[in-house]
Amino acid sequence: MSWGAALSALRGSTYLFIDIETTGLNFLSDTILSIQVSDGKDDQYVFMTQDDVESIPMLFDTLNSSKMLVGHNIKFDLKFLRTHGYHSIPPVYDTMLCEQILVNGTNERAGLHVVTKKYCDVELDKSIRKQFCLGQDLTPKQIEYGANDVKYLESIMRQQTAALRKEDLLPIAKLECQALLAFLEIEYNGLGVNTERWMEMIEVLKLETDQLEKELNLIIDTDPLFEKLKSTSYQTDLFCADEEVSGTRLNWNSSAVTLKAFRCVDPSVESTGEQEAFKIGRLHAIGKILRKHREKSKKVTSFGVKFLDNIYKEDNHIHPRFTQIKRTGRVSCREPNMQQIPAHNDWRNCFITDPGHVFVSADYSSQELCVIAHGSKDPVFNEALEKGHDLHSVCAELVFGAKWKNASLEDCAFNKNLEKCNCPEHKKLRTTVKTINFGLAYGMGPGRLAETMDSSVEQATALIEKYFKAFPKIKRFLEAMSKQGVDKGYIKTFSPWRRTRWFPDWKQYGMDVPTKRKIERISKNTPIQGTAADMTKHALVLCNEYIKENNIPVKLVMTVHDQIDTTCAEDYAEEWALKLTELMEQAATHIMGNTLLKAETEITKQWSK
DNA sequence: CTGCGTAGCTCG
DNA sequence: GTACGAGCTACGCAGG
Repeated sequence: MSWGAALSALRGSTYLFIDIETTGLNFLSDTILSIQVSDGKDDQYVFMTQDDVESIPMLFDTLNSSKMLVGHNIKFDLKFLRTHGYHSIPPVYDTMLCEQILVNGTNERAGLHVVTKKYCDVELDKSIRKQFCLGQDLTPKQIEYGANDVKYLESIMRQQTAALRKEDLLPIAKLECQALLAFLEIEYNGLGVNTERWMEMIEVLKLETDQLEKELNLIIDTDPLFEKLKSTSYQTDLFCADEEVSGTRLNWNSSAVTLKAFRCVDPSVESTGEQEAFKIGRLHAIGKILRKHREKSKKVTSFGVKFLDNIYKEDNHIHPRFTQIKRTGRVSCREPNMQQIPAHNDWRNCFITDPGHVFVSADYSSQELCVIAHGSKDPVFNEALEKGHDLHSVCAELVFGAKWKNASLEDCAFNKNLEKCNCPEHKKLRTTVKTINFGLAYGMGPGRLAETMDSSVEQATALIEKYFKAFPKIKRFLEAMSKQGVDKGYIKTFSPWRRTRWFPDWKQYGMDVPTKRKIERISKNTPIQGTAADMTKHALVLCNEYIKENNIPVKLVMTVHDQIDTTCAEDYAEEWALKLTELMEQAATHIMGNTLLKAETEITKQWSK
């Protein structure tokens, strides 16, 4: 059958079901071997493209003639099609995302094999690998396999939407399918890297770690406390100078080595984490130096030369891949994980725009605390947000009462207009309350609070009691969430999105205490973290649609939980900054029903904190 | 040599 | 058992 005949058979179908086979995962350098399309009725069409990639655009009109494109992880296929010029995309339905929404938190998987078995009771042939080579014709078996990948999508979609409707999950499913197109943009656009600046930073850090390593080894050699760890056998490398071969050279990245060293200072030490290192640091210089060494060497390794391997040589950009739905509804990101780049601008500034463009970046201020305020309806939280007061300070005043009052200095900004002030004692109390404010979203207990505050468990218990006495509504809210989770076996984010997270270890009766406590903590945290994630995704959808509809010189390039980063032509930046702020706040209002959550937007030359 | 779990670190 | 959600690295062990 000719392409033309196949395309006219597909044209005008309400839904088109699509899948592609490629030679690999790199959408810039790998080749599309075939494109499979079905109208969801009886026939599947396999377009052989490997020797004829110039013909790929012939499909675009037909794809656009449908009301909706359907695929399993369709972002992958769309990214490849986009390298061939496919820009204007109709709404999409992704069977993988929708399955993830349905089974979120359970141990069920959402792969194509699994859902085909689940909904159609068909075992897709696994023996034919989806690894294909360029220049090699697809075998009839492989063509059949490809066709099968779209054959069952219609049935899967129909059954999924019925289940989504029944479970009140259609709104979040629609949101995720729209957000998919925003993540497609982010992945496709990528981000430029200033490799020279990056390398310079690594070089400096490398020198610093080497120096600290020498200091550590010198301590082992000179302090009798560490006699046991000294190298006994001398290396006999004739090509090295004596002083280089004779000293102890331990691997300070090894936790086993570190533990041995720590035990020379304090035999009761059990682990080598930051807490322990800090305690050792009070007894011996080795702890302090090791902490510095870790800080630097972590950055050399994780964010070192290997990081630059992520740069695509085709366009000198990184193109991180997003996993759109994690358990709370947050997204994650890898190769590289841009969400864990050190917050310091020394690092962030290494990410750059095209010439003539700037970053326009916006983040929500105290997004999760606002979600707590919304969920609990706490009057103090809401009033502080409404009037723009410093929330942590307001909380600290209430929790500490007289202790706060007596700590006021003359020019206290808090006493004047309830702003964050510089009184040393106020600062300390504020930090303590800030720990609780963030910690309560995680279901923090007195043990952990005591640890982070370096106080006794009794003091921490008393403080938490005081806190919840001051904020009874927050106490009630968190307790209601944990009760729901324990009673029902799942928890939901707030209206209107109402994403579900199931607890795989849940049992109605007879759960052991640790499991129950864990479910309680997750039940407190997921509505907060997840609602924030829903909001940011909604904002991304609004941005993406606005950019497309108005054809403005703006690109989505990154998102980090409560933050959206775009690049923009310089002369349009001011206008776009206002619009971006507005769209983010619109997404917040959609959930909260008020305008208390603000977005802060900045225009910068490089990516910034 | 490869795969996998753990510890420790980064971010929000 | 004692704070939520992620990903990346080196280490160290298991198995071919």
